[in-house]
Amino acid sequence: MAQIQVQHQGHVSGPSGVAAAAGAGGANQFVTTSLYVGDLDFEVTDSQLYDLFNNVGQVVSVRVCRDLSTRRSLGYGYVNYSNPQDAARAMELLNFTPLNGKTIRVMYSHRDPSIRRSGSANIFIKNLDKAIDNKALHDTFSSFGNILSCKIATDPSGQSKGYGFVQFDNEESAQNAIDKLNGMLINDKQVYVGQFLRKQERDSALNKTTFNNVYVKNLSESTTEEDLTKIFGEYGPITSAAVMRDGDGKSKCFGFVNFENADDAANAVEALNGKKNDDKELYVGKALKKSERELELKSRFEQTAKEAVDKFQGLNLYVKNLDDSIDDDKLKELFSEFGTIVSCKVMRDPSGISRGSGFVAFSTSEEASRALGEMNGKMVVSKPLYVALAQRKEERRAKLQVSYNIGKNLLV
DNA sequence: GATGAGCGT
Repeated sequence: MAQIQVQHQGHVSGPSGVAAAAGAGGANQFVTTSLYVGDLDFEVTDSQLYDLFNNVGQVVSVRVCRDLSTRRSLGYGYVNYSNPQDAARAMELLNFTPLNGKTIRVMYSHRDPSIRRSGSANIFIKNLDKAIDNKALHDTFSSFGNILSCKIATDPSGQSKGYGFVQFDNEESAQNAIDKLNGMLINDKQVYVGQFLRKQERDSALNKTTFNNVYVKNLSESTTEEDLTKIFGEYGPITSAAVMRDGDGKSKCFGFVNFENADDAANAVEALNGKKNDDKELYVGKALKKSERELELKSRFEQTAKEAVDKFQGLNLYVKNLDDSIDDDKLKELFSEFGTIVSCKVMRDPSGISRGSGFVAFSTSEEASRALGEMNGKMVVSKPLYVALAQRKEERRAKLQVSYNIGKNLLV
């Protein structure tokens, strides 16, 4: 059992679970009597659920949810009580009870997924001792308010991964828990407690981090360090300004300006990015570290490569079984009667010998498909041509893999 | 070091 030794002052109690879950007007009376039971072992049955939950109150109905066709358990179910008091008591007493050796999680049933998805009032905890389980986590955080859901991340064997999540029913409780528990010791480990952020949100939060160094490009060749200092100095004190130059001292038309204060750097970017300087539109932004810049270049390169392939989709023909005497020009000649040829290439090995295949791209997909229809199987010099729409590399690899697997299955 | 998945008759 985990030993919690958190010392936080000012015990904060949230609204009672029942009242909070019921909502003010009790518009949905079932909210308070219907429980969701998750993390069920797949062998758990309706009657097991009934037996367990009927111990603590009068159960009206239970159900383990199952896949319609396979009848396999989906690992969650519902328990409905006749009154809210019993439901609340069941939550209190049965949450994190083991059933078939697996700890169940009990929550009020929220059929509307919007709260779950919103991620509001949701906090993330890391550097947790591996001995801390769902229940210990719940006990630690329940003093800050009403918990909707609470879970330690585990590996497939059930071992804690040392981090977890607690979602409260209101932001104030979540903020309070963060304020009081972040950096505290639990089982002698200093935990981090913060707002839960999705990966995307985390990345953009990271990108917003402050910076002092500003990158500027699209300078005119005559722009000097002094000019930069004058232009950027409007926004605050500058510690350095540099125009990058080649070996002959000729400007590479980009440079860096370092500000004393990050706020000034941000203001300069805001004000100067896109502004005209000597008839050229400046790009002004946060200066990236080398690794960051390489990452960005790489992803941009991959993006344009993909776009280039997409652009040819339906326009590019793959041709094989070409006679060795066919070169780029002859290939173009063969296909030119069907339309405008944008590009045309016979593939060759490093020594220049034709591989007997090539690509012909047309300006419209109509031209390409007509050429395909007319030229596929046509005798050229000594052999019948094979013509098909060119496939993307990954696409072709995937298909080859499939046919290889089918072939393998046939052999077995 | 780490930032989720789950809601029926």
